[in-house]
Amino acid sequence: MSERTARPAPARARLLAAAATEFYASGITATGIDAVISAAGVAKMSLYNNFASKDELVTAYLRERHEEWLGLFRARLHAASSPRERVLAVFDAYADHANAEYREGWRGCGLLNAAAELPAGHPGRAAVREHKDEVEAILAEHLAPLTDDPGPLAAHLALLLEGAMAKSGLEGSDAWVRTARGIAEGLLPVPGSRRAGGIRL
Amino acid sequence: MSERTARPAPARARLLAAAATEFYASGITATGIDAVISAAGVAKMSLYNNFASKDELVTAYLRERHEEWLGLFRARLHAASSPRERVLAVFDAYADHANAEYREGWRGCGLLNAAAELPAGHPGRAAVREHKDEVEAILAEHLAPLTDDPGPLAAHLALLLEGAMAKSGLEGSDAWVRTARGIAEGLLPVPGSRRAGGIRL
DNA sequence: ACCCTACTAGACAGATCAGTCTACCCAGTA
DNA sequence: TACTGGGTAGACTGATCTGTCTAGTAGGGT
Repeated sequence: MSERTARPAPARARLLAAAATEFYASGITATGIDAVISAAGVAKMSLYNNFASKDELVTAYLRERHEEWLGLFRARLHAASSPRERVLAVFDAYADHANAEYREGWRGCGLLNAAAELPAGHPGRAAVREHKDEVEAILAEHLAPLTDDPGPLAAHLALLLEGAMAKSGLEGSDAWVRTARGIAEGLLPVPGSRRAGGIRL
Repeated sequence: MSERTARPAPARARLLAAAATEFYASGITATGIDAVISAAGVAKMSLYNNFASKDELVTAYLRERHEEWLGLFRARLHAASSPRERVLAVFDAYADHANAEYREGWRGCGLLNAAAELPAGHPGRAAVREHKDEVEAILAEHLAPLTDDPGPLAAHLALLLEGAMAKSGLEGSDAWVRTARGIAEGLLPVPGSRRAGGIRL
């Protein structure tokens, strides 16, 4: 009955892989459907059998970028052994992201780039906002054991993080991510001291 | 002789104004030449008499965004009366920017958005990088009277600033810019104390 | 043997893209 | 008056865009 087998249909997977490469390297609007299907080595009808429109492919692309980052983060989280390291794992996941291989080099956070070119009401912008909210929630969660009031520090770290992604994307290197990580390290309360963090606001 | 008169040719100015509105609201790639000329109320040939190509219009658009921000900043700088206020004037200029009127609302820094959709080697990306470098230099310059080593603090503030622009653009409000300004205020050395700044790294 | 599903190649439609060209208009000025 | 320069409207080219359609193929399950 093909009950719960439903082979993942290689065409869909290849399309998503090609979309990841092409959309990221050239921008979503500037990348035509033909570029995606030819990079995927797939017929045009295979795209429209798997996705209702280019827009739906874009949505799937955005969802996949979120999952991809979560994967990087979980790996870093697994290797972390203290609350402090768990907070910094967020920065490390983004650094891993920046150091991955891209056809035209590192160009910043794919989700941020997508939001920047998507028109005002596009649902993709909401998806990107949700991703960023989740990252900030993760920061606050792992900050909780370190301070009574994680909110403001989480906001501070989130700003450093987004700033680092924007600037590192412009320059094509992970340098700003490492700088931000260093600053974040200095902002975190040291485990020994009891007073909740040395930072005001 | 029209020596140094050379009327600014209303068509060019209207094209730049229309480009500012349209490119910002819908993205550069997604905005066709026809949308720009019809918003400008100008004939297509007037565009190509003033600019060699769409790409050249884009370049002029980016240059204008830089000048526009400099104008906002200079106004804030003029009103500032202490080194501390001069540093914060950078944040205020960005807040003014976020609170201006836009056809589809605030969507973040126009230069950052442009860079995000421009392909890897495009000269516009370099122009955006130069703008950001200049902002960081301005931060360092006005930080100099406050600390012996402005570099690291300027980097910290620059990260907060870019993060605030990215996040506020996603959410369509100036809230994150105000948050970043508040954090920055807490990071600045207080004028009275002699030791250069209470922040490490 | 049969069918079903996923996939293929490629023609096609209709819109829109950047950019060119022609022909005309009108205000200022020599 | 006649010239000139910045401007106009709109037809046009050729490329490219998203999306549709048809006809056919290859492989697994029954």
